[in-house]
Amino acid sequence: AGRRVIAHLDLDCFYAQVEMIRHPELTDKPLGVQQKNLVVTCNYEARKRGVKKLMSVKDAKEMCPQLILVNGEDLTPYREMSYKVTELLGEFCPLVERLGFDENFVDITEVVEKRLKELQQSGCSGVCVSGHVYNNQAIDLQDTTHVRLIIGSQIAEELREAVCTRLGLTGCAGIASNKLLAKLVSGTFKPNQQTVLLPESCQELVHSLDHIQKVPGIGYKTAKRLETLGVRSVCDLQAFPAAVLEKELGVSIAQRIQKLSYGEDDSPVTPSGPPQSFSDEDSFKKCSSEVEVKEKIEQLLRSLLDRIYRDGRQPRTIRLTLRQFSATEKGFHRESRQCPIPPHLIHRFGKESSNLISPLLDVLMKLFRKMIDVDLPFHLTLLSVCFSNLKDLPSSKKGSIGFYLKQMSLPSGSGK
DNA sequence: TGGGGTTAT
DNA sequence: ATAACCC
Repeated sequence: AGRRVIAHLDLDCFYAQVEMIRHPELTDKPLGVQQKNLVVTCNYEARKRGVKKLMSVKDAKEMCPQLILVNGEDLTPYREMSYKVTELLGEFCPLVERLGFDENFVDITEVVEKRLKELQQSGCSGVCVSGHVYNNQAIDLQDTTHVRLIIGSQIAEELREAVCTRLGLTGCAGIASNKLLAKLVSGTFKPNQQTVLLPESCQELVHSLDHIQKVPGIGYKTAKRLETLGVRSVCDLQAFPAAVLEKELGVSIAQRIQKLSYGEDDSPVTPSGPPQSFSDEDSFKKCSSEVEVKEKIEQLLRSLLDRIYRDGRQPRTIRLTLRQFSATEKGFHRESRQCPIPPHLIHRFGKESSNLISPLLDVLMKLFRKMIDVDLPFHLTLLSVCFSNLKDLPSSKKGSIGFYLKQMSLPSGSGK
């Protein structure tokens, strides 16, 4: 069962770290990254003073009047640094899966096996753990599962060290026998530390979660439905009759989340490779005329075309997403329409993007009119454009393998 | 609540 | 096309 060794790496307050690298003079000051009216993340100087992630700007400045805010609505610097991290990890080991911009899973099973054999050949029997052991559990060097995980902790330390010396970023790592456990354990010692989980402490780790929604994979909706059934804790979910759960959530979800509640997760580390979509969005208080919509969409389109051009692949699908104001329900009621990109336009993605803007803007406005009757009043609070279904150029080596090593250094273009 | 992403149905 | 999940 527990044959694999998985590392989860989680950068510390990633956007704030990137901003501190961009503005070294801010490094020892309380710093927050702002998007619209929110402080989406902040450095540890700010956290000491009570600022929390996703706090409103108003509350944050009340907590910490000296707080310095930088605007982080343009994700370009974070996205670029994020891929540098994934690329670096990929040098150690091909199995790297991204989760958001600031987390990566690495399946280090094969690297561990190699080191284990080297160790056995050199006749050395002493191995030393790097970082913390969850629950302070005693290590048994006779237990090869323990030894593999200890070697995993040493590899994770090397990964964090490489990320720090080569990119200047700190982060946490968790090492365990599957992705779920590696992710859960990585947060136990917080900034810039790492923790390994030995199998005997698995149940204590999952039971340390105070609510089922803390289990990665059980989100808001599922947690609400489980509450209806009286299931609130990990214990409740473990003990709940499987047949009833399957009828309520469907066999697939029921079986998966019940296994998660025991700390079981056989999902593989799936190499992410290059992105499968490129999107750009903007939110606002109000957008209510077609002219305004067209202007906003054009802005989104310009920066997206620049990104696609740098990527080198050609998208086949374009999508427009919007959110309409609704006083009732604070909810996230988004709708979208998508269509194939007209085939005669596709070849132009390899070149200057300026002559693509006008025809694609026409396509997007048609999609807009499929959702909104422009003769009636409307009130939008978000617009988003997405390109997906990306295809490699014929016979050019820009595919998933060449991706990471490619062109990290085109001139920085017309971002917004 | 922001500005992204992915997979399953 | 939407709905769920992740950050």
